[in-house]
Amino acid sequence: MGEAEAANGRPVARVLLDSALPQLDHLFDYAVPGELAGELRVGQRVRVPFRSRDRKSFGYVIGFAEHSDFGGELAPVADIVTPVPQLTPEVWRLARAVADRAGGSAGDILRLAIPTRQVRIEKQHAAGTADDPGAHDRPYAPAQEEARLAELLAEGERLALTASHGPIRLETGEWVGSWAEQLARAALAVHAGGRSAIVVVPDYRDLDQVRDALAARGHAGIVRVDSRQSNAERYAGFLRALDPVPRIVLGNRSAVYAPAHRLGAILMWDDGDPVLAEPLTPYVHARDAALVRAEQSGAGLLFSAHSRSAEVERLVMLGYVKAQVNPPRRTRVLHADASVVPDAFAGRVPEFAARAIREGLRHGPVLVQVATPGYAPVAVCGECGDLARCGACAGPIGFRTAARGACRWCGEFATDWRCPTCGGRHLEQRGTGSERTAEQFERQFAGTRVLLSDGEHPRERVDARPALVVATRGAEPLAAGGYRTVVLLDVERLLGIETLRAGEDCLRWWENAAALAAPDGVCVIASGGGPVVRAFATGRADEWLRSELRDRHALRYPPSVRVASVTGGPVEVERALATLDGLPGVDHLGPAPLPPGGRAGTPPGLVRAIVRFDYGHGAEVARRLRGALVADAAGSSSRTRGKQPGRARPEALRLRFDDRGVFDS
DNA sequence: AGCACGCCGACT
DNA sequence: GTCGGCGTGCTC
Repeated sequence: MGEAEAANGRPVARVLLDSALPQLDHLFDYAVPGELAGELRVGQRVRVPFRSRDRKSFGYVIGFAEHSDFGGELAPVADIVTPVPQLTPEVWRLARAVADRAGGSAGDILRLAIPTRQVRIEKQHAAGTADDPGAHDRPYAPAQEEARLAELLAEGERLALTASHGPIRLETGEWVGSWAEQLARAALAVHAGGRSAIVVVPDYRDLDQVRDALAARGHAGIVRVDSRQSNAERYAGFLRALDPVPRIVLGNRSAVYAPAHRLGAILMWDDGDPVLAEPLTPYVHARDAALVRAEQSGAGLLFSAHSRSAEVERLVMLGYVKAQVNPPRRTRVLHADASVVPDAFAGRVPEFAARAIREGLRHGPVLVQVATPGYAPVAVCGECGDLARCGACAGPIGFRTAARGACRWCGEFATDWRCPTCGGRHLEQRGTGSERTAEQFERQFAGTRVLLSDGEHPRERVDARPALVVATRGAEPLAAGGYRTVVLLDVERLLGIETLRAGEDCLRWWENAAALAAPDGVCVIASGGGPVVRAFATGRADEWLRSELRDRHALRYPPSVRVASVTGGPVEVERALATLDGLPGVDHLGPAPLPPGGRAGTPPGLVRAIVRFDYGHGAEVARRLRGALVADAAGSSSRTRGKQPGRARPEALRLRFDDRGVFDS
């Protein structure tokens, strides 16, 4: 840390202030006072006077200069908060570029990148008494193939890898997905080459698997970035990442912003998982941040997944990312055509799937993936068993009270319902949630151990003994040795989710579940068919994705174009859109009224426009919309005055770039 | 966000 | 003339 650039006699310090105000998102010049001249360094957190002599604000020193362009007299830097230069030049450049690309403030990115300081932890670290598990790491000797991969990555290669299915047993006896072992080896090989590696995974269950795989190879000296950590743990890890030593950083979406000495590669697992989309402003997806960082730092990039995201496929088609050529090992998939099996849905599962379950249960655990947790009673036609749909909006009909069916989407009661398929008039209740399914299985497969795992009560692992594991998509436990059988239910329902990415999401859910099967296990998908199901069953998901991308390209849907939603009062939105006039490759949908109420209690009268633009114009679109936002925010204080304080001005402009959900109903 | 500056209407 | 209303813009 001693290498951070010092003031070196230069009298001006350039500081980025901590502020949520967009109009303050630029550097402010301060005088370097004589008494701090010897200590002040780039990256340090400082306290500076702001707005008046005695009001202080925090910020980071971004650089030094001989003179300032500011007309007035410079106020002096008041204090150095910590001697540790927390903000490395590399992370600063990243934060600035990522914020600019997303129409946001660099400070918002830095909040994700830098944990709050803990004096105790800092003292321990400085004294060298901090716990450093890396001290006991065994040197790793990468296999030839791994060394070659690490070399390519360190040279800046960008790769898309389809990971093999199946779990793998570590030397420690622990089971992890083969993908985790593969990713761990790649990280270790990069590290063995004297470079840092950042491994980004969606959630803590993934993190645990990679951590176990690294530890089994003798590497426990990782830096973890994990939502389960206390702030002290997080800061201790942060300081270790800051050390001038190559590290392996392993963490969730904010790990892409971790400092790293000689960054060799960013490795990302399952970038299609929505958890990698940052929910805080400026809502930058970890994949996009990784792409920017790799480009800036010259580091390599590896996207690994069981099912490729549309975004990565687009980059592969452009030749920006290179796809792995050798086909990965894949679980055998049986498409059980539910539509040709008479009375297929008499029980919860079609009869042949029930047979596969019974067969699997003779040797080990069986996984059943369902769409929703709990009971989720839905209405079906009493005559033909078809899913009942609302007459008004075609939404699914649920039962809020046991007797009366009502639409889940619009609330319309299902009186005088008539089945469009067979003309039946009688609604029947059927439970499809995980708990309800588990109850049914306890009866249908009497004497079998039935285990539940869903978002609220996730189970990370199950043993190799026979058990029927009912899990919601994404919450499937890892089974020791793998599942004998993986059954995918509710296929039509999942495909019917009205999002632009339904097909892509389904492939990801199914592929990730199929990957949990034993090498000689089997995956059964119970469905009437359709292109997505066929693509999955035949292992041609990439082909399907390419045709999907071609369709989206024709319609100007993301990711073939970028999008930004512009929300606010009608006047504000119109003003923002006007700044885009004359830009080629840019159009917009709307503005359309935003439905009032909703999640955050949206007040009435607000509108939203969706701006679509080619990637090449992204920087200019972001710059102009950001300009409109700054102008709106700057004028807002006067307009707000007189109104009740506390509540933010609802008609204020809000920008959101690359939102996955803008085209969903 | 807050606070200063400045440009028009009512006042000692 | 000058006090003070609030709209406008800046904060190193």
